[in-house]
Amino acid sequence: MPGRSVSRQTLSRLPTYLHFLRSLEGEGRRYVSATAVAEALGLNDVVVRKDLASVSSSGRPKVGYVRTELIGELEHFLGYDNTQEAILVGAGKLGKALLSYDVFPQYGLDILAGFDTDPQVYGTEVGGKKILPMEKLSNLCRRMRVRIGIITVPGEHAQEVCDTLIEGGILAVWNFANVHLSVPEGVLVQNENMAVSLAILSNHLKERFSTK
Amino acid sequence: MPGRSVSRQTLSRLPTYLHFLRSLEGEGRRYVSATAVAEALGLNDVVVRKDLASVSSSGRPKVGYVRTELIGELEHFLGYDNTQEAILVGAGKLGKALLSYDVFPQYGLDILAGFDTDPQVYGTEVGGKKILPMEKLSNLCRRMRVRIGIITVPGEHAQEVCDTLIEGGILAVWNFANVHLSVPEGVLVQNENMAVSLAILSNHLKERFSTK
DNA sequence: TAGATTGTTAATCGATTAACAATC
DNA sequence: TAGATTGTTAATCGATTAACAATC
Repeated sequence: MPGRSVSRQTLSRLPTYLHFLRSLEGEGRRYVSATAVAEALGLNDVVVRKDLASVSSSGRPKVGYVRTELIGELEHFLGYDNTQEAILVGAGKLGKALLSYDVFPQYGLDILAGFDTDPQVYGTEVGGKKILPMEKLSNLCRRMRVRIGIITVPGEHAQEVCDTLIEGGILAVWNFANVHLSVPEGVLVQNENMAVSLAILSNHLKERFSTK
Repeated sequence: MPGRSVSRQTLSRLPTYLHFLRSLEGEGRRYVSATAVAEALGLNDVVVRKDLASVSSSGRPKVGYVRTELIGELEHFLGYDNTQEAILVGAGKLGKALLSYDVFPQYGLDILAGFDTDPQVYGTEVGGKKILPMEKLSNLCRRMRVRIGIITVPGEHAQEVCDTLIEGGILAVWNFANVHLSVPEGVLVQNENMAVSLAILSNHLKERFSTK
């Protein structure tokens, strides 16, 4: 049954499965089992089996899944065949890097334009995308029915930018600023918080050295 | 008791608390309660109280925590006062953006140098950091006792780079490539996987539109 | 003292893992 | 048929939430 709900944990493993299945290209094997995927990725096989079952029902006992078919089902589930438009706010270094990150289209993401407050950068292009003044944001969002907003401004302006995005009808925010954003019910904030990753890395090292 | 173990979930919330506490600067209030923090960040207050208790024991009933004291304890726990050296491999767009990301020092991370396979970029500087040939990696790691390796190479080379890093004595890998990395026991891989974030964003939009 | 807040102990919830039946 | 694999049902584990006692 399509549209069924999938846990965040499962969701975060799916792209990894997809990538692994694609990497098997050229090995000439038609079938692949959940067990094999689990083994390769260092995961429990029941987890993988459950995850795959939530995306596909083409698995057959003793055989496994037809590799290409499963790839298709994962791509479809992840929306790679249904491109979503996005806009990006904050054309600093990180923003520019994301604007010219050429693999997003493969993941079903199309950044239409960048926005900034610095008149110096208005009209310039980064990665083939125009940088526009903030004033044009709301209008463009509504006209193009953009659903995803990417925030790459300094932390102190992130909430303000977020509010503007939501005013423009944005329903999902990809937040690269290291701040908590308050949003109305129904809007998703996905934080790409480097401070969090650093905390986990640093804690690992601390533990490593305190225990041995 | 210092050095006690903290869950990954708790760990990921700590930087957010710290950031919020700092943002209270200038409000002139000496004390802050877990309840207030929870309210501001949209979290359950018991979660916050437990998290803070794992980092500090200076909380006092009826009063809460001395704001500046708690900030200090969080900074210390997160290792912001104990800089870790790191090296980065892959001086593409993302790699360069990270090399010149000037807030890392505040988070206790110091990127010593970048590495790449392209002779064109050897010797150039990005964000004040030299780009060196891969051959020099192992040696530099060992000599400087570098513990953190940052991978910003294309997926197909990530595992290979990871192996080289580990050979150089790296204990924690910050992986920006969208691939699974196999590492020996005791080495941590922290994935900054954009494909995962995109999957979560896209799924949210899908659910939004199927339910209403 | 009364009330706010901390911190702890027990209950709930959700995800992972284990055991097992179904099937090609 | 036997064995590998799927998918389901039950058990375990860990994190969150709820209830409550301690305290300033």
